Amino acid sequence: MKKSQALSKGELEIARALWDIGPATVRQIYDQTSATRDIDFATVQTYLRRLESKGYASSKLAGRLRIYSAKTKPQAVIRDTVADLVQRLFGGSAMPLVRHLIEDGDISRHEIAELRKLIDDLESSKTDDVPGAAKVSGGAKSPKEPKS
Amino acid sequence: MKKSQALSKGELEIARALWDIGPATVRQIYDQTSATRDIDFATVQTYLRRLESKGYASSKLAGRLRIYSAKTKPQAVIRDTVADLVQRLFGGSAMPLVRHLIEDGDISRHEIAELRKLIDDLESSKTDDVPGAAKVSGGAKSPKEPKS
DNA sequence: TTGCATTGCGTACGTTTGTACGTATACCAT
DNA sequence: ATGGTATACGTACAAACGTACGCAATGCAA
Repeated sequence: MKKSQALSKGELEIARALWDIGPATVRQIYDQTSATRDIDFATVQTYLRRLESKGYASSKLAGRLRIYSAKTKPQAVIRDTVADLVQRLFGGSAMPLVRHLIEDGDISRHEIAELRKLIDDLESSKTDDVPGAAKVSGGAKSPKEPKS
Repeated sequence: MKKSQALSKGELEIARALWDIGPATVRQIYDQTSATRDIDFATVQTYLRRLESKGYASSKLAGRLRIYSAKTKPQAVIRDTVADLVQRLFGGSAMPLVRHLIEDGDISRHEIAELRKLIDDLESSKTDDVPGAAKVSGGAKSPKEPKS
């Protein structure tokens, strides 16, 4: 199995834009990205090309415009990226990162509620690990289910 | 103020080892790190040198051995590193990352309790944001600048 | 004392990353 | 038709990265 090449920080940024707006031209990605940070059109083009050559995007010409589409789901890339970070920074435990995020004061009051619910679901899924009974609440979270 | 150079993934790994075991020789860092992943002694040496040249570590000779010490606190580096990731991957919101971590099933049952407590503290600190009453639980979080 | 192992230190080298230029071409408004 | 504008595409290039070699000096065991 080939170890799919990891995305660089810059590539991640462009990938995110691509996930956000779906299949898009270079200009669309450029507009989206340049709103946040200073970047050249040609640079975006290069990133998209590299994204494609690494297998994270595909493209086709529509007339004279090239349309890029994401080929991987954000979840997968995010998972790998975060896992790598967690590995290097915390030896593989996710908890220290969670702790950091919560303690670092970036969670709004409103989000606390969601967080609490998330934890409730998590707890019940850990407690009730008898398969068969699917919960209706929101997203059914299967821990290791080979999807796609 | 100079924008301190960011650490690469490899450098982060070595920095972590240095934080873990405190002032240490190359070999100590090497032993610690090579237990987890394949790496050459000389590579560790190079990383430590680079860490020092970037200002994240200092060193002195003790006899014929060079002792490296971390010069920055892990919190600061972690904060910057994670902030950068969150920026690129989620446009700056921490919540999606927290959500990911929780939903990705890397939190043990035991950690759930801690998490809940963390949230409780967070909530009370948000609700009661009138200064003056210091909480005993660990650490006043300094709120960051209100980014957009 | 003679090696052998260990470490410091300088140096190297192929890749990847970040950033962009230049040119040919296709499109649009005049 | 003509010129300006946008885009594709090939190419570039310095810096950072990951990884390590080689030599000199020092310490240790036989």
